[in-house]
Amino acid sequence: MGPEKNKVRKQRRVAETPAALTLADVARAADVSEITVSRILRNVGPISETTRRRVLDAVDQTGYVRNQIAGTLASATSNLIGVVIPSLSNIVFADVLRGIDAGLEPSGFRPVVGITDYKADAEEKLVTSLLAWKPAAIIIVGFDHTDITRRRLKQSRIRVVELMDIDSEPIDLAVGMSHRAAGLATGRHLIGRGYRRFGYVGHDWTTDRRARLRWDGLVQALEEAGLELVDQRLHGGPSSTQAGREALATLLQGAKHPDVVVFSNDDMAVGGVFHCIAEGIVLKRDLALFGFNGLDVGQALPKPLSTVRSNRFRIGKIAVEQILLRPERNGTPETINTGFEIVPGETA
Amino acid sequence: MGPEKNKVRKQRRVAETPAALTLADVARAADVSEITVSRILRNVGPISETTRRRVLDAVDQTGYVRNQIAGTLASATSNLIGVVIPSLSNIVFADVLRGIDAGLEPSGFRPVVGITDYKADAEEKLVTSLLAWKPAAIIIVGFDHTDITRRRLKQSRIRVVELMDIDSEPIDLAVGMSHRAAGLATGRHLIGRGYRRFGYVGHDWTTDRRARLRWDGLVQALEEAGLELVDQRLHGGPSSTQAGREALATLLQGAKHPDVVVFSNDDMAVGGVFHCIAEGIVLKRDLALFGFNGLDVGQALPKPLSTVRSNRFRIGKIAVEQILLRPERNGTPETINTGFEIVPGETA
DNA sequence: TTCGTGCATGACAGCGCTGTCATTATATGT
DNA sequence: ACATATAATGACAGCGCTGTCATGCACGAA
Repeated sequence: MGPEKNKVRKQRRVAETPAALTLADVARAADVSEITVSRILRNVGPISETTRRRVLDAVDQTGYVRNQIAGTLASATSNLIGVVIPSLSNIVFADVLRGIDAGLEPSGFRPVVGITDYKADAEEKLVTSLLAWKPAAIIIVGFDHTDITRRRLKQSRIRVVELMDIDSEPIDLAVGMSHRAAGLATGRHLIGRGYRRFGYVGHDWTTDRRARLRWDGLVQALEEAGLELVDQRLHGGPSSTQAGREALATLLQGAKHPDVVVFSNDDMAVGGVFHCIAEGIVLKRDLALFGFNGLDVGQALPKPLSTVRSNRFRIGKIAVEQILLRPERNGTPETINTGFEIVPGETA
Repeated sequence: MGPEKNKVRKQRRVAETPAALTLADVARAADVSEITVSRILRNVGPISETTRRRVLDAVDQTGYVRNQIAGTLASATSNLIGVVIPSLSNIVFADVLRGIDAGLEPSGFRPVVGITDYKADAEEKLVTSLLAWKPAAIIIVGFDHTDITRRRLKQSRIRVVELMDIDSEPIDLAVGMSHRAAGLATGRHLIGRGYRRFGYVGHDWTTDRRARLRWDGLVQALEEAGLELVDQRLHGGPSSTQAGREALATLLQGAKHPDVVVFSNDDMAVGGVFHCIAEGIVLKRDLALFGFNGLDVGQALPKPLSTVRSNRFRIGKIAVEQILLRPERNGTPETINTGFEIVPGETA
């Protein structure tokens, strides 16, 4: 007969529809205790092959689906990862999210995402609401948090990974590249290729601190060579192909005649390329263009865009791998540099 | 003195670090019962203004963060939404996810996402693992599910929204557009503009059923006019700008000389535009190109791409709004058509 | 005064699972 | 044969919250 459960369910709160399946139902069906089913589903403890099979059959037949909510509460260890990104309009963050998902894939962890739209107060609310799900870790883009956000993250005692950027001190772990160094490398590379009259076309710095850091690096490289930007245009909104196109057009209307224009990123630079094509400006001969990110679209252009490859996918993946490797926070903040590469291309 | 709690914590399982804050801690600090704090944080029931303020102060001072896991378990109503998409490499799905997030924004719900990589078995595992979080609803792209996936979703009794496509019978709710109709409209539009020699450049149909549906519609339009495709090329992998560029190149090497080429989507079409620019083929005069999706990059091209606008963002947003509007599944499957618009552009 | 009536608050049990500590059967060494 | 280790299973309480029902109290009508 087996161990008959006499722990009868104490009358349901509501007279529900078919009453969701629980571990107890499976246990009854397989004639074992709940805990045995639980252990089998989690692959812990010693279980005989016969009961394992019997229980798994029962699971299949009943169509039982684990309740991670209850499991997480009982074990105080969650399989959720909070992910905070500024936007999804920019493929860059979609790439990061891809990397995160790819890294998570074999682990059974799931990302819970939130989008801040580049707003610090939205980020603050988001972080709070994500922490309420007791995630195993929080992955967040950048270092630009409000004090409250930073305090909450610090106090949470879970792992916190700040992505993309490594030019500041992280709360726990930073994974990314130095944007200042990328700007510097860009400048030196282009100076080495003989360019002297540098123009710059960018987008809103207040929301994209990393673009600003690259600009800093670029300007520093120019200074090293006794040069300075001959002209620049800053588009007030987020980066886009259209904005890049228009901004280059106005830049070229000026009297400064740059021989190379560095863009805040590839989206903007591709717009610049389109402008040149439309105006019959021959790239590299008449004007050189340089981007940042190494997006596919830039590499598929008639002439592949000269740019810097930022390894977004890898950044997301490594962030996750680090979390899985060391699920506990470890006192001292750490930084992982995923580097970047100059992509010579044919536009500069 | 207030109601002293004598329900002393029954010795913690482990001698933990600072012991996470609970409702009880806040309750003690504010000298009220746990349930009162709970009610205040959830904005339910009548609460006097004085206690509300006192409790909220206590929350601030202690830095208490709600435990949604426990709350969800106790109330059996979750604030999570499962989201299943095939890919994030394609901006199209990022747009959908943006729409979902935007629709969720005011509600406190959070999306838990999973990426299938266009694999049905990955989708099956994902759906199971998402259901384990007892989400309020599942949003999933397309109708191509395994039988098991479909059964699980049906049995879950939560709301299930299938996105993008409305050319099949949904499990619960479908939000999207008819891709067959879009193909048909494309064909009729181009025939109306005088084109007769149609070429087609596409990508892998086995993973993208919607592209196939558009092709069907296009061919049907041609049949109506007594025409047929003069030539086509199918790239074996996922759509990409590079693939579109290469596929158009080989198509044009053939002897069929189309006067218009319809692409499976904008990514592919943009590649086609790049090929034409590189080869000095004047768009529309020498060859017309037509895409699908209405991506920004296509509209920023030297000549804006002729295409069809699919309202991805809106699809995601409406899906969420429907869920919030009617959180309970309602027997009969339903379909919401978000439509599409021909974007004339300058390439066809 | 007495009795509703509505507001504000609290006690209590239980959501479905898992950590911990038994308990029982089976194998091993001497 | 006996003690001892090991494998397999189970009982029980509790994770932190919320639904339900009860209670205390002020206030106006009768």
